[in-house]
Amino acid sequence: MDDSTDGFLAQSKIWNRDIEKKTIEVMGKRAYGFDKSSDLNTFSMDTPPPYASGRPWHLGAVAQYSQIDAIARSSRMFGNQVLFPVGIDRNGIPVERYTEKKYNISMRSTDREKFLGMCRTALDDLEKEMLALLDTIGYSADFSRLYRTDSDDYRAFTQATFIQQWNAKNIYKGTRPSNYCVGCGTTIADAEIEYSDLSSKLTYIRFKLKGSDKTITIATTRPELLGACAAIMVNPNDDRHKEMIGKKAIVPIYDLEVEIIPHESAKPEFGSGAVMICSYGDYNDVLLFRDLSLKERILVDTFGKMNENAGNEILGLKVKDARSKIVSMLEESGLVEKSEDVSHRTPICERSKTPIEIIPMEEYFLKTVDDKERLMEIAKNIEFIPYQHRQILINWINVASDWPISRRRFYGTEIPIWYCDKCSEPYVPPPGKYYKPWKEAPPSSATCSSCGGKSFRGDDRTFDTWMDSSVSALYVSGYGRDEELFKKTYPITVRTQGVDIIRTWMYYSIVRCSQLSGNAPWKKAWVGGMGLDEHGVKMSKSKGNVVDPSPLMDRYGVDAFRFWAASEASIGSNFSYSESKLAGSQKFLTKLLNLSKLIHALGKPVHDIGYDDLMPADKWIMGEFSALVKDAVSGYKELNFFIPSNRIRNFVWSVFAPHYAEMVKARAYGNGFSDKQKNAAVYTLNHVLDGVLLLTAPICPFITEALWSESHGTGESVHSKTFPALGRSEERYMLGDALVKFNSMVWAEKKDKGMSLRDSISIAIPDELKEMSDDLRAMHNIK
RNA sequence: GGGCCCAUGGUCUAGCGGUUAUGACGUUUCCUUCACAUGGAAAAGGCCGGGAGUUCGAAUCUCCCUGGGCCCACCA
Repeated sequence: MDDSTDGFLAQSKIWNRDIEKKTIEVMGKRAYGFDKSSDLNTFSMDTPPPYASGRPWHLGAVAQYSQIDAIARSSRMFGNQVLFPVGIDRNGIPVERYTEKKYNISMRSTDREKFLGMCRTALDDLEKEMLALLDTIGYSADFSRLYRTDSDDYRAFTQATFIQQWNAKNIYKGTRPSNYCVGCGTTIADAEIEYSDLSSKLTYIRFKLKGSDKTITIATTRPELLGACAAIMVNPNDDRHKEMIGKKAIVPIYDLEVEIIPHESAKPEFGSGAVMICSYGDYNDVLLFRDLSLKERILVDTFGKMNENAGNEILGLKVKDARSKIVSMLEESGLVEKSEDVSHRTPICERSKTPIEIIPMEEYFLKTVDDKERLMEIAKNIEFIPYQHRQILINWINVASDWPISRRRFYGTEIPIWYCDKCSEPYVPPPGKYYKPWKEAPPSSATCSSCGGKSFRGDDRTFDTWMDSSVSALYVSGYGRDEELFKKTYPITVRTQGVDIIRTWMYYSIVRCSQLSGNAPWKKAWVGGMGLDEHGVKMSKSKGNVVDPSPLMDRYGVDAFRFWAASEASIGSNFSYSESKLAGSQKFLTKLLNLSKLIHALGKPVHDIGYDDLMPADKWIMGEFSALVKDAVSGYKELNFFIPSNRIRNFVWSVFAPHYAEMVKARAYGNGFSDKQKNAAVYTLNHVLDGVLLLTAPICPFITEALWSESHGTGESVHSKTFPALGRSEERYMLGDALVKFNSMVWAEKKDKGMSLRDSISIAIPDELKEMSDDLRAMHNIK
């Protein structure tokens, strides 16, 4: 029987990346597919398809993926058939921006077809790196069914789900003031906006009152929108302006008459207490225009320049230039009362960091507001791990508005709509194929439902990239394509993701999947915390504090990294990167390696050992081990790796190695004990070690595989096993405290007397430990 | 303004009503044949942010305060 592992473990005293690589060489790689005809219980997962955006993949993300992998692995060890998909998200603005930067080109001045090709090349490179990294960390997903959100197949799926929702009237076309990013040249959703405190000037401008010498002073940060002013509001309780309510003011330069109206949202203490309402300076303006039925006048075009409504003086100027021009015009006329520097919380695009403009755009919207109650119900029925994070979703469901899904961009799934040349009625094709309306004709059967026309022009827009990823749960479970698989795997057992994309990926997934399938996409949602830098600050590219995990894994080993990720913080909490703790994890694995070497050196266990053949010390550790199994397994059941990782480390490092292994070493060597007694020790050591390896396998797949193969041969993998059953535990395991206390006492005594730990000593063994006397005498060399 | 989370030895962290508060890193001292010096052993170091309350009993529950972090809304 030569199934040894070439002894590659014996040569090493520490656990590191090199041995991990050797382990893969010796043991090979396992494939983890999903067998839909299996009788095992199904455990299905909906995992985040990582976005190929060109960033170095940051440590927090890799830590999260290693935990997601541990979920899959532990679930297999519970005896489930696990659907563990892997995909790469490749659509949308980030890759377009990456491509523009890489080739120093601009998307809109590049041929669309050519630009798409460049994006694809860039993506292929990025994808390679990401897959290599997933492979490095031992990600045990089904790579044979790797999906890409920009494949013809996936895009056809995205389009098919859109068409289904279109036919169900969940989607409508509407023109409404939208968040428009001048930098990206497209409408974006509320979820894509972030805020930044930018310095700005608050300009106080005098308006004349109609038919009077009096003036009213308004304060604004957007003087260039003067020509869009439709009303002035003042607080009804503001004595300074009370008598002006109902009067008309004249907008300077533009000579427009606007009414002065009372409104609670005008704060007397801010600025001059009088506000001009324009289309559209901010979101509040949008609400006021709607509530007061004001007539909008749009001054900014989609290039961020002033249009003809703004008047000849500033026509064609960029917003910022128009602003200074208007201010100087007003100054010349003596209408600027004063100007203050203010810090203004400005909405900006999360991709391009450009301040957004609010411009009415015709876009497609997916209805979510009408669905609020049902979404809330679903949110309440999904089990959140940890439960606190559900609140973030609920808060967002409450405030979210309908989702604008169309983007004026190139690299994304095309909106499958054509418009009748005659009457402009939209034509939506049947689902099932991948449509590219910007360059292809509609199906030959296409006929305008309104006028019977046969000639069409295609919509040239794409979808928001969340339209693709929001149906990942349906895609991986075979919705609409594989009924058998779908029945088995949907709703998905668990969605895994980070807390940072609850408003986007989680929210949109619930909206889309539930509207399409009629029920919640998942039973559980596992929400991991964010990776922070060593100072507890969120890692981000702009702050330059992103930690690259690859060199760390090379230095300390992947298993050390995975163990660190599992043991660093309880589920859902943010975790700070700490190199010293990573090093600490490596030390633990080194401990486990060396302990295992000792046990293997003592020989193979004799299998016909029964519980009654064990000596008291053996029964004691069996009891301790049983308690470990119980705790670790319950942690795995909760998908919380903090519990098993810490519990295992504590057991191995503080109980099993220093107390039990030290105590029975002499017996296991056979020094002064009978064969039967020796065998009991060898058996127990092996039994507990095997159990520890099984319990550690989901978190540290490499070291457990290597050590397992040392005693079981390379023919069988630890990753094909199930968790150990609860062992027998007698009251005896309560002796642990007494034992630890006694050992410490002996060690301290020897130290006090300047003795070596091996020197013999005369010391009384306490009554409660009398039954372990033989082992203790051998351990401490007690006379 | 609304919501969520956090505050425990030098640093990070466990703790979910009950005897001398967990562990890691760091620090000090001692110990190298026989698994491991990236090791072992011993030790120092905390009135569990402040205040009030509930309780026989609070790091743990409630309220207030202070100081952090995050999310949402609003900011002309």
